[in-house]
Amino acid sequence: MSQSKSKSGRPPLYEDAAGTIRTAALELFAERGFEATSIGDIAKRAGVPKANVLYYFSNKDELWKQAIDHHWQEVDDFYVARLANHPSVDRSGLKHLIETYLEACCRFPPYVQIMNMEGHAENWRTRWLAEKHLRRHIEVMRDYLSQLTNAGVIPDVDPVIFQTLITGGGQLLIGQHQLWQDAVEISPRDAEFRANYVKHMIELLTRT
Amino acid sequence: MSQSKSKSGRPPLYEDAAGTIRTAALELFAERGFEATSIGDIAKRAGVPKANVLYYFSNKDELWKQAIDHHWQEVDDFYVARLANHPSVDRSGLKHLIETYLEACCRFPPYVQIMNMEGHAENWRTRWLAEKHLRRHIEVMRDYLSQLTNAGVIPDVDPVIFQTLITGGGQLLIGQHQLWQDAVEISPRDAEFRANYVKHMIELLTRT
DNA sequence: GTCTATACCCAGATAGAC
DNA sequence: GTCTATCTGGGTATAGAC
Repeated sequence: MSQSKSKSGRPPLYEDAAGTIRTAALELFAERGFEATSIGDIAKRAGVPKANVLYYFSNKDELWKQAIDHHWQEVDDFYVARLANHPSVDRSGLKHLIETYLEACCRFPPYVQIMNMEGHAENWRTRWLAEKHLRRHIEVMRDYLSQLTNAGVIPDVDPVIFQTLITGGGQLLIGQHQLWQDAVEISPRDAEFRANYVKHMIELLTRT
Repeated sequence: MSQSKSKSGRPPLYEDAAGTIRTAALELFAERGFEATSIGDIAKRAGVPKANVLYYFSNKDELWKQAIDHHWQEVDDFYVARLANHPSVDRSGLKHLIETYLEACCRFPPYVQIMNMEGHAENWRTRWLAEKHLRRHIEVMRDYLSQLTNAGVIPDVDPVIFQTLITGGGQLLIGQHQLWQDAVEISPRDAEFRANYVKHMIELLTRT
């Protein structure tokens, strides 16, 4: 897995070659999609020869999975840590949840982009993503929204509706930011736009 | 463009070969993305030899554009016709708008899938889609939402917020239906689910 | 209009020198 | 661990027979 402890006396030529390759791969997979990204492109962006990519990762599928795993772990760390900081079941907790989700989408664009690109097709990547990562994320948010409903903070409707509103808006803004910017010149990734978005969203969801 | 009037005496072997190819291309572009779809795959699905695809469409880029153009025209016909049937500026008009949008996403999955796959990248397809088609769609809905705001049907917040909620939810449900189904076994394309979704959405947006 | 054959390029993956 | 060269398959696009 790691090349940091070389068995020979020579030090490695690259600092964390596997990590550099994995990062380059993630960016390209997210920008262009799995099929449109070649191992050669990844090697070029990482600054290593093509063969080294397949030295560290046995094949392209494996590289995809490891790149996703690592990135989802980063999202988890951010998301869970932020939510744990503010677990109150009230209006400010909801605000915090929405802000945190949007912030996560913004900080980790591949999180959204990959789901957008893979989410509608029936293939091994979609199945793998759903079972290994998405299910957990959905359940965490759903449980919290149920608590909010029980506490009377939000109306008593199926939590999946709320979830769709919260995640759908964020994913649209981030996942299609280029399209919307080209079309009507709004900047969904802009912090001011986002703050305004959250403010109005809370007002809509918590009015009684 | 059309091969129906052959200059030779022989009748054409295929009924509307260009249309069949265009339809096959649209489906595959929407399912797999532009790069992952080969001309050979398109030819196979359309049931014609590979070379015929490039006889009717000068190259792959051109085929993509014509497939998108034709499909967006179909969406337009459905969407505009439905909205024109019920132009009232009140709560029932809003319900009709949301229902119509969701119904359109459901009937024309490529509409959503293509935007999801192309929406975040900076390339000729995204620019072309934004300028030629999306801008118009956004403006139509935005104008109507402004009217609803002026009439006091919905709260006075930036129309783009509402638009994001309405289109974001629909696009998430349709664009990532496979992922969500694999993860938590919901069926966003199911009519019952959709009716429930619209009902709660209206309640949330129009409460005062 | 239809179709086979093919030119030409680039992909993923491997072999083996260093 | 690193890297060049290469194998093999599949891609877009074209030529030209029918």
